[in-house]
Amino acid sequence: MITPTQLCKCLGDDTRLSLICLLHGQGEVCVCDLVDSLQAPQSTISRHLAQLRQCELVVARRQGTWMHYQLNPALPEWASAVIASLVGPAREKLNITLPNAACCG
Amino acid sequence: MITPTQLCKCLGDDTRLSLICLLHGQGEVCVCDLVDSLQAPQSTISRHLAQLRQCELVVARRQGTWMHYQLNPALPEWASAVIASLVGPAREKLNITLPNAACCG
DNA sequence: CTTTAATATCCGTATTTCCGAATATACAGA
DNA sequence: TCTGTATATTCGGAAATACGGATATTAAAG
Repeated sequence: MITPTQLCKCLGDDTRLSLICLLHGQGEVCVCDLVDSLQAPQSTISRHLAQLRQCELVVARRQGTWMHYQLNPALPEWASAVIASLVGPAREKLNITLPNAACCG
Repeated sequence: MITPTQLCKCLGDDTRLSLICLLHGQGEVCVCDLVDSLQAPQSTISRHLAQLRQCELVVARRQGTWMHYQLNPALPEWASAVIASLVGPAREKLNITLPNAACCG
């Protein structure tokens, strides 16, 4: 179970916070769309996604070669509350535009 | 003005999160009580307090040789909300016991 | 079984962060 | 002005983190 300090550490990085913003309220999103949205090297995105998985902030589902990520729906309440409070201002600050399912149906 | 990423970075450290927990809902607390509560070297506490001040998460007031810290009462709403969501579980996890004004009236 | 596409992991390097002893500063009282 | 107390800052080194190119893995398609 994630601790408050761990949660903050996870969210205390522009790339990871951006990923959380992209996933929040979105159901599943494909990795290619995340890479596309953030314009960062694929290995960077993948590494940060792995970290978010490790903390159980997100869960992944494989569909063929694609991976679909979403926020872990079983997050503790306090963690969901933290994320919910952050997403608005973070989207503004980090200039997050939601992906429109470019690569996979 | 603090950004979401900066806030999370600030809170993503056991010492700093503990300090925030000690201050939350407490009005002013003297540095000596904070050092006492956390049983860490004074320079460590002071350094982290400086960082929290720099991000404007806390404000300080000098009274003679003593410094009194409190949460910045003018935090943006989203930041207050994040902190409010964290304090409960953080207190539990970090075993924070509130100081009872040991050193200064 | 080979190729191709999507994603993950590895690895060396660069950067950041944390630590605590030592030192500096600010103030009150004698 | 000198002394002691409270707090802040400095500094060098250790540890953690981030980066991205190269490579590995997984799976679908031919």
